[in-house]
Amino acid sequence: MLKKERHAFIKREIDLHNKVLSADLCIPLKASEDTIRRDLQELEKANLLTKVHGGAISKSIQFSLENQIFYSQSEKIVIAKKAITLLQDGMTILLSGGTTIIQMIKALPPDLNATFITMSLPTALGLLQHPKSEVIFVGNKILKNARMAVGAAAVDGIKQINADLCFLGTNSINAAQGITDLEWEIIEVKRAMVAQSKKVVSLCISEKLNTVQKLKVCPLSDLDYLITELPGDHPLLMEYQMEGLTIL
Amino acid sequence: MLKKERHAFIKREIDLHNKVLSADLCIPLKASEDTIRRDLQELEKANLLTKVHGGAISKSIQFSLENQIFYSQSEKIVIAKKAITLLQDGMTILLSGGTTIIQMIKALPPDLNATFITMSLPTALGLLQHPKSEVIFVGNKILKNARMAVGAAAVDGIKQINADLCFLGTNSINAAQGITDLEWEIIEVKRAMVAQSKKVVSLCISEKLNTVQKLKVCPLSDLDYLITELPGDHPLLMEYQMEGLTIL
DNA sequence: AATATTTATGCGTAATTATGCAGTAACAAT
DNA sequence: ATTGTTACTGCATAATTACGCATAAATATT
Repeated sequence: MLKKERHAFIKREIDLHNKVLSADLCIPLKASEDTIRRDLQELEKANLLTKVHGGAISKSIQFSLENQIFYSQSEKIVIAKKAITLLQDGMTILLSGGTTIIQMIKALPPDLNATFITMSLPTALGLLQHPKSEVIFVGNKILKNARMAVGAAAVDGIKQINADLCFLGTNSINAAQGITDLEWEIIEVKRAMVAQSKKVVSLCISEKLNTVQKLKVCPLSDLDYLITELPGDHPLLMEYQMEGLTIL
Repeated sequence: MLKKERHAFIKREIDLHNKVLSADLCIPLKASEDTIRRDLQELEKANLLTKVHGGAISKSIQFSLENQIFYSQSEKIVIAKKAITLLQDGMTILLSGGTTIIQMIKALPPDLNATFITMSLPTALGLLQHPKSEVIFVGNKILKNARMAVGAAAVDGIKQINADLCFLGTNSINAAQGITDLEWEIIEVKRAMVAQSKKVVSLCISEKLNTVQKLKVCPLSDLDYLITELPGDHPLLMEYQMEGLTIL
C-alpha cells in the first residue's frame, strides 16, 4: 500500500464521515498507528484536514454534529469484517448494493486481487478506490431509488458470468421463505446473481432476521453462508444453521 | 521488450488499477528496477502519471486528493447553462463523463422528461438526483482512471442506441484534427457515441480550444455544436464556425 | 563497411525515505 | 488523582531511490 493511497483513503473517509479515528484506519490500511499518525500530520500540513486527539476531522465542518449517515453502521462493520474472510485472490465476485456492501468494500484488503461485478452504482464507485481489483459494471436502465441497473439486459448480462461468490445485502430473510424483497425488478436481478454463483452469501443485520417482504428472491437452500453481527452460536441463528447454512 | 511497449503496459496498469509498484513491473516487463524507475520518470515528465515512493499513481487520484474544487468551475457553469437550451422533452441523450458534464447535470431543468444514457459512473450518479429523467448505464469493464465503462461490450451497448443528442466533455479540439483524446479505450467509446447520435455537441472550456492529443476521436465535420464559456462571436471560435459548427 | 556517437540498460554503492518499536509525555474521562 | 489511551521523540531496520559507471544496443557518420 503506497503512502499516497493511504492518504487518498483517509481523505475519502473524511469526506464521507467528516472524521476518522486513527485506530480504525490501522486495519484497512495495514499500517501501525504511528504511520497513520504521520499520514494525518502530512495531510494536516497540506491543509486537507484537522488533526484532533484520536484521529482527524474535516476542515470544512469542524463543528459538525455526529452525523450517523449510515444506519447501524457499527453492526455493518462487524459483518463486513467477517465477509472479507471469504475472499481470495483470483476470485470473481458478484456484489449487490446496499450500505452493508459498502462497508464491506471499505474493509477490503488493499492487496486483494479479484474481479468484482456489480449492478449497483454506489458499489461500483466504492470499488474504484480499491487499488488492485478489476471492476465490471453490468449496466442497463437504472432504478433510481435502488441506484442499480435492472431489467432484461442487466439480467442477461449477469447470465454471462460465472462467479465464485455472490454477496447479497439482504433486507429480509426468514427460514420459511428464504430471502425476500420488495421490488420485482430487484428480485429479477438478485435471482440471476444467485443462479450464476458457486456460493451465495447473505449479509444481514440481526434486526432483519426473521422478517419477510412480498416477493421471494430465493429459498434458504440456495444460500451457503449467512453473516450477521451476532456471534455464530446466537440462538436466533440456530434455525438457519439447521437448514444447512454456514453461519459466520 | 521495447521501451514503448513497457510504457504502454505501465499506462494500462495505471488506468486499470490507479497505481503500479515498481517492483511488480520488473517480472512482466523483464527489466531491472532501474529501468522501470526511469520509465516512470519519463512518463511523469509526459504528465501521464505521478511518481511516488515505491511506484506511481494515476494523476486523477492525485488531483482528487489535492483539491476537490473543480477546475474552472465558473466557466463550466456558463457552458452548462448554454447546453441545456438544446434539451427537449422526449429526447434520448448520450452523455460522456467529465466535470463539465457534471455541471450540466446539475443545471438540468427539474421538469425535463428525457432519457439519458451514459458510461460514466459519476455522470450516472449525478443523474439519479434528477426527478423525472430516465437513466441508462451502458456497463462493462470500468476504467478506474476515467471512472467509465470501456471495451467491446460497452461499445456494442452504445451501438444499440439511437440518440437525438450526444454531449461530449472535450479535452482537446482543433480545426484540423477535430476532437482528440489520450486513451484508446476512451476513444472507442466516444466514437461509438458520436456514430449513434443525430446531433453531436462538444462542451469545451476555451483553454482547451486549439489543443491536440495523440488519438483522434472524430473530425469537426461530425460535430454539430460547440459550446464554450466565450461569447459566440469571439475570434477564437471563428474557424470552428467556418467549418459549419453552430457556436453557442 | 567500419567507426563514432548516442541511447538504453544493469549493477554496486551511498543516500534517502518509510515504517515500526520502545519509552516517555500529554491528554481525556472517570 | 488515577487510569487507560493517544501522541511524540529518538532510534533501528528495511525498502526504495539516486548516482556513477560499465556495457550493450541502436543510430549516425565517415
